[in-house]
Amino acid sequence: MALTNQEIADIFDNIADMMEINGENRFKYLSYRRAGETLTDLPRDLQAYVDDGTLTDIPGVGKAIGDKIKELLETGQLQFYEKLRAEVPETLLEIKRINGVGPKKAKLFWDELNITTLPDLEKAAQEGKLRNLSGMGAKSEQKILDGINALSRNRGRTPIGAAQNAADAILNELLELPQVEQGIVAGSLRRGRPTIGDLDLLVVSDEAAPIMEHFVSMSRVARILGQGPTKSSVELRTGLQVDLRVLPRERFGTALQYFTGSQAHNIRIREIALKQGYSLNEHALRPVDSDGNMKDESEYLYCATEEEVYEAIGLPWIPPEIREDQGEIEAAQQGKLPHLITTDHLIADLHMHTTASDGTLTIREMAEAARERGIQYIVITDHSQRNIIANGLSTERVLEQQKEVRQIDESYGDDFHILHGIEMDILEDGSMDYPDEVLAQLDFVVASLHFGLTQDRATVTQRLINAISNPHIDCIGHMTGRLIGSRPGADIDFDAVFSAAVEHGTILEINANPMRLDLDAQYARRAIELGIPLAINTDAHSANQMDLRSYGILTARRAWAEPENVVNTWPFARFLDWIRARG
DNA sequence: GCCGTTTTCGGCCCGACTGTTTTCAGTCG
Repeated sequence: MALTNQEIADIFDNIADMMEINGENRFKYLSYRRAGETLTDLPRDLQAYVDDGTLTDIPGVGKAIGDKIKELLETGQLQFYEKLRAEVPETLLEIKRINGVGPKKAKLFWDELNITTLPDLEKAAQEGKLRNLSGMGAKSEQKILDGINALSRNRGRTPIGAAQNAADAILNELLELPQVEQGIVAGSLRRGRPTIGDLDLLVVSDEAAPIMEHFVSMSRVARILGQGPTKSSVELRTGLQVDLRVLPRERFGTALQYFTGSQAHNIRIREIALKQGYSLNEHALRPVDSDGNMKDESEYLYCATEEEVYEAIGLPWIPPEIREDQGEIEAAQQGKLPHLITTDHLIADLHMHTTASDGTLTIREMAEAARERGIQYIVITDHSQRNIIANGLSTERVLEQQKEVRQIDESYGDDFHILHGIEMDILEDGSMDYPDEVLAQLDFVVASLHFGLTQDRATVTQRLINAISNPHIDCIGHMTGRLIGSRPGADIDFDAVFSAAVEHGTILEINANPMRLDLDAQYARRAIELGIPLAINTDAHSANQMDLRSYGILTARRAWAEPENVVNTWPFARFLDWIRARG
């Protein structure tokens, strides 16, 4: 069984941590960490790059790391890594994950007290053995105990929907303070990543102290991690970490650019700034002379908007969703940034449920909810018969439902359109849940995996290809079936599935539900490059869930999607032509 | 270890906060 990209990325991340603890050259271990991050976001299996001879075209992958990837793919092991593991106990990496403990402290505990595991460290802290080490004290010791406690509370990254709700609640509370002019979300939430490590909030104000005081004493705060004049960090009772920065209006542009990241994007941006004679930080662009000396403060360039920051270094504004150093900077330099899709472009929703299966509203109620949101046409797609728990429709019921859809559709005249479809299960044995003669009578068929998600890669991939090859099936819904934070998606050969989609012209869905966001951006971007049409669908089971389409838009924007790439932007007549042409 | 419209060698972003220090190292993002 070949190692996955993520498994190899994790190995490189461990290598970086171990080298850092070993005190090795900073730029060396940063290279491994950078490579790990890049591999996580790749749209294809690493083996495919090896086969193409394009492995070292991946940014951050040179000869040394490329050879290590090949060794891992061929043998499942890496000599270099095994040697490191023999030197540095792997359990030290767990200790390094404690907030406030870095490589130096981990090494200190190991060297001085022979501590290599979390329980040993906790015991030593409780017995007061850490405070006597150099650079340590009673406070640091207590911080470590708190940090170990927090480790058991925190369960990794937070899904974007929950993070957004938490951010909204905190910002609304802060906005009630008289000193707060404006509050905005930055960080990976602003970039639309499907999961968020911690919240970065930015507030505009000339008077930071009372804001910081209120922030750290909110009732939802479990622990204060730091509190300063411009930056404070807290841990919420939910385990989520929130960082707040307060800056004056005239620095808002540099601050927002800086705190939005990504780190990789910002490093590139600051390198470009340096070449243009500026040192860029969150406060200003500061002119630097050729000897590297900072000029007088009177010559600092302050930016109230992000546009001014990018303009000052000769670039157009880059949308946050694509700030990942994955080609956006080169595109900006060449004037080739994509014109990303926005929520306003969405005039259709091609996947939703009603009371006929497991939705909460009737066909007409769903239609009204869509109309209120500016949607011009929808497809009703309840579950098919296999999905018994969701009250899936038998072939008789689905044909019966069609009559009702037609009736309601006619009542709207040309104002609004309702098509009739189904979200049909792709069965475990690779067959379809309805016979072709039933599918042929439906306007639009979304085919999805709900069962057998843990089957082996070849089997799941073949099921998807079977669906894509069926001429009555128009769209693949939430392809991997993942539920963020609770269920990994099916193991799929994306290259093979994409090839089939190209051949048959099948639409691939970006499911907008924030627990799904499936296809994820890296795959959606690959699909766009291959010319595969995408759909952004809410899969709504209620009216409120239609508002979740903004998350689908974020994901599509992360995939560099322009309106033309997404069928939900097409006028109704064009969409109708398209489904008729498919027969 | 990676990378190249100033480089195949010599660079590699930048600051806030904490706790321990008597001016700074460690950690974080």
